[in-house]
Amino acid sequence: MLDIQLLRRDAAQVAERLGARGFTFDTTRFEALEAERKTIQTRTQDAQARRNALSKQIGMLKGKGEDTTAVMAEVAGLGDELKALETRLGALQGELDGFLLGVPNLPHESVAPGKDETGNVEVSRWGTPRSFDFPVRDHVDLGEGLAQLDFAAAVKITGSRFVVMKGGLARLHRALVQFMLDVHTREHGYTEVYVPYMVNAESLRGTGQLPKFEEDLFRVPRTDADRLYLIPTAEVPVTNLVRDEIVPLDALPLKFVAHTPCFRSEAGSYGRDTRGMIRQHQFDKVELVQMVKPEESYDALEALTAHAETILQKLELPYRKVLLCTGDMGFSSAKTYDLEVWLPAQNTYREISSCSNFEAFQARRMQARFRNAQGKPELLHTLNGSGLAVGRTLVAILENYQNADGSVTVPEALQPWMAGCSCLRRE
RNA sequence: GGAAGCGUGGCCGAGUGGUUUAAGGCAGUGCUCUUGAAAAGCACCGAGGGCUGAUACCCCUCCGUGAGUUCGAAUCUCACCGCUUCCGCCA
Repeated sequence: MLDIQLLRRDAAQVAERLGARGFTFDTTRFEALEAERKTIQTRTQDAQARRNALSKQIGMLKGKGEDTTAVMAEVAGLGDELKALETRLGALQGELDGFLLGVPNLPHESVAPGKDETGNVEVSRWGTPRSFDFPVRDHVDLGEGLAQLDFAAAVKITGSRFVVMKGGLARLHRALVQFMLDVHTREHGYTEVYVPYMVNAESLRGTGQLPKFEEDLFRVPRTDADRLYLIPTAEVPVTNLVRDEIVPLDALPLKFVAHTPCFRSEAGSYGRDTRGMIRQHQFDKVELVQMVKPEESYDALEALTAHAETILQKLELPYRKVLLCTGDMGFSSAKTYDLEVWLPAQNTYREISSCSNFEAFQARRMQARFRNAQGKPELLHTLNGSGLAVGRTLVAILENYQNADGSVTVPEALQPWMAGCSCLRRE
């Protein structure tokens, strides 16, 4: 959510900056709502003050045993008026809230303007894509060739966009999780957390998935009133740890890492990446989350992105780092770097991590604050990034480490978690 | 799933319809005293919003959440949520 003070001061400038990310901010509607809110709120509060004063007077008179009929008559007409005003104010504030919850974050000044992913800017490349002296296979052929990846089984037991892994490949998947968690906790100072895989609507509103993107989520119906949702990313439960909290200054920065499955409906991506593990309804991810002081959040974004890069470097997977342009960023983000790993079979780089600074956008929705040096509550800045998407990392390893005979070499960095297995072969 | 009880500020805890502007204590902050510390004393000490040039004053809202009764609700009514204890079931 944007700072309403900023909108009141200069809605036109905000509208212009939002225009850069392809969002049309309805200045007229906002200003009309605000003007009415101001009038009604003033009138409501005046009426409340009058009622409070008169009621207090009745109490005092009764205490002294005096007659109250005159004051009672005066306050009599106030009840209906007040009720009408309060109802109207509530409706207006609800409307204004709904309006503001649908407005995306402002892009940071360092973000290049652009319409879509073609406007993104490559920042750096690491590693050199390997050249193969045999025909390159994709991860589906490799995994099925090893008899360790089974899409047909997943279709049978669940449906499309799920997968079953077996044997060494399943173990490699688990090894990746352990490896990533160990690197981030031991070398990067993150605290490991285990969190629920289902969350309530308030948590999703806090990080920005609701109310706008409900169709991307899997809903778990209970009663109508309190439905739960499967998490689309650990960002949701982990960031919401600080919702409605005031964190002491000396506890900052907070750095959490969590491994969870993620569930996405992929509505609107029919036909995209239908083959293989690239786009699944269920995938595992190791997520990095930070809550920091505002003045430190852009340094924190660089550091967090570097933490994710470390994983790719240790696995010796070639990748590039891309700064998303204004038109390609997520709803809540002020600045986002994507890390894209090299996939030989697709002969291209594919997203494997997305690292974002949300500034105070999520914190304002969550009322997530810290006590500043002056002792006053102040909104935190929140960040997160994948460190990394486990399924896609597995894909990258299969394709980059494949051998001519269809076997796959296990990257050296993972071998401590592989119980002596250094190569995946058909058993 | 059944039964009973309980949700008040960072924490403990008083308050069962009106001088409550939520008592008192603990913790915290500042000051006095002191060579220093401790102790003692004094003062300050919740959050959100409105208004405003203002982090000043003033006003509104908040006692788990939401509705209701009333001129007036922490207090009464209803629903929901959560916690505790007992029983049942269970990894």
